[in-house]
Amino acid sequence: MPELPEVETTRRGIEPWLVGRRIERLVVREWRLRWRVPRSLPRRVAGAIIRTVGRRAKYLLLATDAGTLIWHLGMSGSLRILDAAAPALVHDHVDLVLDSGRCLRFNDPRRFGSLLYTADDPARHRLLAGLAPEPLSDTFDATALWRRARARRASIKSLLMDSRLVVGVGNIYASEALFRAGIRPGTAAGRVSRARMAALVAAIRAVLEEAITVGGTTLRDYVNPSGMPGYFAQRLFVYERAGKPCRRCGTPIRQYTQGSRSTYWCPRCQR
DNA sequence: ATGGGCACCTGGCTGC
DNA sequence: TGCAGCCAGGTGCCCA
Repeated sequence: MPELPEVETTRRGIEPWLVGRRIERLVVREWRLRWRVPRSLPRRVAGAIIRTVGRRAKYLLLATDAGTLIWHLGMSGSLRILDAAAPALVHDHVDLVLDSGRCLRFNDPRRFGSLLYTADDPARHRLLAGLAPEPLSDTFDATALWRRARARRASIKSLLMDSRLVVGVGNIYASEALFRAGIRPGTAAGRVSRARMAALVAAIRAVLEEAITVGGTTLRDYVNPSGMPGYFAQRLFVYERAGKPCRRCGTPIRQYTQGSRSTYWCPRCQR
């Protein structure tokens, strides 16, 4: 489910409820997530104060006095702030109970999410160490991406989904950014000119920022920490619009599948 | 090294 | 109404 805008919306939503709070306890009802939740985690973080709520790519980083929680929402995960006494419903796998009487509750039907821990610098964690720069920072640079893409035969769309080259962009925003940049998703990455790569980098930034401002994209089940959907679905140009007229030129939007992933594009606006 | 495909899971929808 | 089949926002890993 969540791509960078949804994770960032979640981060902003939970941050004011967490920073400075003490963790009363961590309740794990289901340990079998993408990776097994470490058995020692409840014991390690109990009593710790939460200092910052950060994000790296699609990972949320809850830094405490006792190490950092690394939380990923997977495809169907969401985090909400609730009264700690609220009864747990199906797929409510984890509660981080705070000294305020609230809790941060993790719900994830498909269990592709994960909750991990590190006592060290999270940037050096094996899942984070090899990630590309943050797309909304100055370190995300078109020239560097163009150089790395030059020798690649894979499609530009699959490159956007490769976290060693670009992070934060998933299946929705890959199609949307390519539409905005006017690039066909099947184009070999190595054949995208430097100028067009610059346009693509700008499009990625723009689409992610725009989505964040409206709380992300809710297609099926994403909700923010208050339980509300995001409104970017109304602004999608191509995603899940196969056969519908392009919002820019009226040509029917096309769709193709690669490895069970759908890609959407406009045959007229994208060359 | 690169590219492509699979696996991990549940639930919702479609069509027979 | 029931059920099989397909699809879904991520991503690490395996294999050619």
